[in-house]
Amino acid sequence: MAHWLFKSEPDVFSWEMLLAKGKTGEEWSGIRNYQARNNMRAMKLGDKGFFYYSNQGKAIVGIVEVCKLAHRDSTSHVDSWDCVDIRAASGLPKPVSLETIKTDRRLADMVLVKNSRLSVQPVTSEEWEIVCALGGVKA
DNA sequence: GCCAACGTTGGC
DNA sequence: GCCAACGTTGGC
Repeated sequence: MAHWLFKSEPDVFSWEMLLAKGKTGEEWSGIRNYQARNNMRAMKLGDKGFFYYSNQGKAIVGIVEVCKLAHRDSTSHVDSWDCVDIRAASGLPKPVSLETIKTDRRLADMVLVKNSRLSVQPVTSEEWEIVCALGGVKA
């Protein structure tokens, strides 16, 4: 199973809002970046991802699950933009801050550190396990 | 609020 | 196809 990271600004779309969407989840629309889109196209049902707060919060606060494969982004007027749907899987007992990630040498190669602007990122299984451990959940 | 990093656009 | 100009993102 592949692992991912989804960024969201908490005042735009928060973890609580995703939780409120329940099992149906949320269409992760509005992504207008080819790399991010290609990452979503590569996702499989059941793939897990981190839910990261950018700008405000700057921490991984939860774990999400891909619940619908990539499809046409309903908010796009052109057919070049696709997105998946995601739903909340579990919250992190201990949110893992960007500061923590940056100071952990094992996480120095995370895309979040190397290319912080990419809004949908791949996460290696090693990174996944380390962050899960830091966050107080089983990988 | 600033600015570095990155992606996109458009003129040539 | 190159690259300067511009816009956006996101950490600080």
